[in-house]
Amino acid sequence: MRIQTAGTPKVMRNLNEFLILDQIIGGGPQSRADLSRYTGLSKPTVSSAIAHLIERGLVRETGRAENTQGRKATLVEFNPKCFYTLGAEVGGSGLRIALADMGGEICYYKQLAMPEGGLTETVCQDFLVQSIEGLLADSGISREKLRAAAFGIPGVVDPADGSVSDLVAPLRGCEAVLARANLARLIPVPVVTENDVNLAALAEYTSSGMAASGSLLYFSIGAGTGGGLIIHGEIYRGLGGGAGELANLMLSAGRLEDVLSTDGLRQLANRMAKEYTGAGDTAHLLSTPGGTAAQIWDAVRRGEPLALAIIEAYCNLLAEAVGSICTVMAPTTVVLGGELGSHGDILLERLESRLGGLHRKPRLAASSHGDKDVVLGAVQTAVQLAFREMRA
Amino acid sequence: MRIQTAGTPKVMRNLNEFLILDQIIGGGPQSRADLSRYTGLSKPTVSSAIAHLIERGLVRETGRAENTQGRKATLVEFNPKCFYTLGAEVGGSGLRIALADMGGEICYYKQLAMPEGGLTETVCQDFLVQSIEGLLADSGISREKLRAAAFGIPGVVDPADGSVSDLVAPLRGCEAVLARANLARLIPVPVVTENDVNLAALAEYTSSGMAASGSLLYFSIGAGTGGGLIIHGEIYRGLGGGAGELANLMLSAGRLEDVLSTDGLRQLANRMAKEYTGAGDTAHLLSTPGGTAAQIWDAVRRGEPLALAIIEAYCNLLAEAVGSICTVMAPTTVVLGGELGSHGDILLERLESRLGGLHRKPRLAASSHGDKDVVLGAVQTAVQLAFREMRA
DNA sequence: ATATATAGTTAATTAAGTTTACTAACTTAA
DNA sequence: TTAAGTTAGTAAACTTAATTAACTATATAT
Repeated sequence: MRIQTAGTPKVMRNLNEFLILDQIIGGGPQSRADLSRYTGLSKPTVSSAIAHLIERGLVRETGRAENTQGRKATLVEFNPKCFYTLGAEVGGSGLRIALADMGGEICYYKQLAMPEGGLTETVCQDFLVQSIEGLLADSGISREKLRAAAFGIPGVVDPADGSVSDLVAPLRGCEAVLARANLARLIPVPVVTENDVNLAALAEYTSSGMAASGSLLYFSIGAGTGGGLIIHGEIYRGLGGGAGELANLMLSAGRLEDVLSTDGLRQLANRMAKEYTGAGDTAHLLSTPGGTAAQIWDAVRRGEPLALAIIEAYCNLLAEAVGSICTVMAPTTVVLGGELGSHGDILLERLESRLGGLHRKPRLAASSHGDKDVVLGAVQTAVQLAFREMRA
Repeated sequence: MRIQTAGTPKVMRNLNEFLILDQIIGGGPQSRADLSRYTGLSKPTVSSAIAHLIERGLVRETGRAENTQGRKATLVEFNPKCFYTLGAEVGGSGLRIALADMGGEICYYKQLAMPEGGLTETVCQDFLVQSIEGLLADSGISREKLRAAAFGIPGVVDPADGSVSDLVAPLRGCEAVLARANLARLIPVPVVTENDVNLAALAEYTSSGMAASGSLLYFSIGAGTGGGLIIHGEIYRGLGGGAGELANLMLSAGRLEDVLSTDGLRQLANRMAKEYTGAGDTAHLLSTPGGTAAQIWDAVRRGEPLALAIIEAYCNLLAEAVGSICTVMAPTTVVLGGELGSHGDILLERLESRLGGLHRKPRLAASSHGDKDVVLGAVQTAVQLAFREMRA
């Protein structure tokens, strides 16, 4: 148990209140007597703390226990609706925003396309503000009840000051709008900005329910590639936010992002289709450079030989990448996200079998929340922030 | 400020005492008035805490300040000799043990060759016990003053229970002896066991004085290769202790350990010497398989062309390895250790120039403590452990 | 009905903080 | 030399929030 602040009686009282609150949140509805046993605090102290927590609205009585003997206990439970938080994903093509309660449950959610045409600073800012205002109005949640916000940003975020750089192309120029300082001015509650893939990784880490000693790599592959790392239970960013920026990793077939992105898959498909001498209708797999790689996955599910061969080749490359990363990092879990995450049914077992040679084989999984990963991570971060503000 | 335990008055008092102690350790000799200002605690509270710390022997008065005005302050300072700790490196060929004070300063140090012949369990255990007994006797430090011990082990250590596996060849069979539970029975103080390279990484991390947000990779290359990672200020072990086990990383020229170990360097030298058509006395570089690679470094320092060419080729491989690792991990600092660390004068600038293409270029350094890295890391870990025990 | 067990409150005590006011000791300058 | 001003450290009174012990309230079992 470390401390940074001086321990005054008031601080101690606050500490004990949150010790009790944590126990209630973690252990569900409990009686005062239970809480006294679990925390080691005396019954009067627990009662007094509960009274204050009820007064603050964080906790409420919720019926009685069915004991075998003795007086029935009054149970108290966490009131997740005491406050709300905002979690958002500012994507290159779309905005997702969610209002969640303090239990992390999303109460109101909206997905919006970004404004067409040139995304200037003012357009971007106005769009953000109006979207958030709109969601708040729809939900009927009062401003005072909103306590924190977190934004997932497709770019590099400086953890020190929340400033933003290296945004994806469609958002370029909006760095100043998405900086933490600016967002906090607009909303105005405590705000964090964080790289989108890092938030996705956090969401998967939490929902996996793994121990704090475990680590997780979120490997996002779509139009581009990215990685998010959770180590010691928190986001590991690395020098200049570069941890998990896997795009530049060299594989035997070339640069990771060139080889494994949807564009890389398309090129691989084109090459293999040209070499393919067997019969059958394979022309539709030769998608044009501007097209998508979606047909390949459909073809695999239909069992077409060429598509299967392409995917086998692709998985060789994917396994090489994951293998290298695991040799360096040894994550407990690797989660596939982005475009790829949605094809876990095809990829996971192929990848699994190819990683047999690895000394420490991680648990493999596909993203369990799909394209909502980032928003969920943002919500979770916002909830954490709101709690931290209350504790302080 | 988090808390796991209930906040009783006694706990609060202890917390405040250690808050003050930390400030004294971090800030050097200070007056009670200074401490009151820095910690935010009132002067009477500080005075009372200091009285208790002096009574416990952790702190002592140390003269008076030279103020410009007013009454001269009595300074108090940390007394590092209040307790002692043991740090050890159990190597394949030798044992290093150190007795250090609570300031981490090594007071007594001994380096011993492991017993010749078959290293059975009993031989290993007796040797350990006698070595430690001997050092304690030499130092004249009483058993009661010894408060913790840490052992660096060349193998995989399970952080959960401190058990040991995959020991290097010479120590194989001594797993049970080096397990934490057994060592704690022998000494008997709180004991930690930890992988040796991880401890070396910790030693470098601490002595570099970097911020907690920084991360460090200790890249040890000798007869074998190993890596230690410090992330969020603590050792990151990864799944099954596999983080930083770089040996199996595939480079363009083959498996990392095969290519970069002293043996790999020797093979590279042999290959290049055979191809070498130039004149000059190069025969001595063709060392026999049982020899060492040491001649190459000497030859480089003498400026011999073949040796220089070999090192250039070797650095290409080294840069490929470090580059891959940095792309995944983005450590703030990379430290070269083991055999290689001692040739930083030759390697560092060559490596530096080859990493120019890297997006996030880490600080490069050679091990600053050489072959004492592990013992220093062990001492530091033991000191931390001793403090943790006192706080609890 | 009575005994026993459990939940939660009240009252007295204790620990450790704070503030306020003091004494002690030192420097500067009339 | 003496008075004024400044800083260090202590003493006393007060405040907060913990504890224990005793009590009340409410349940089940015999």
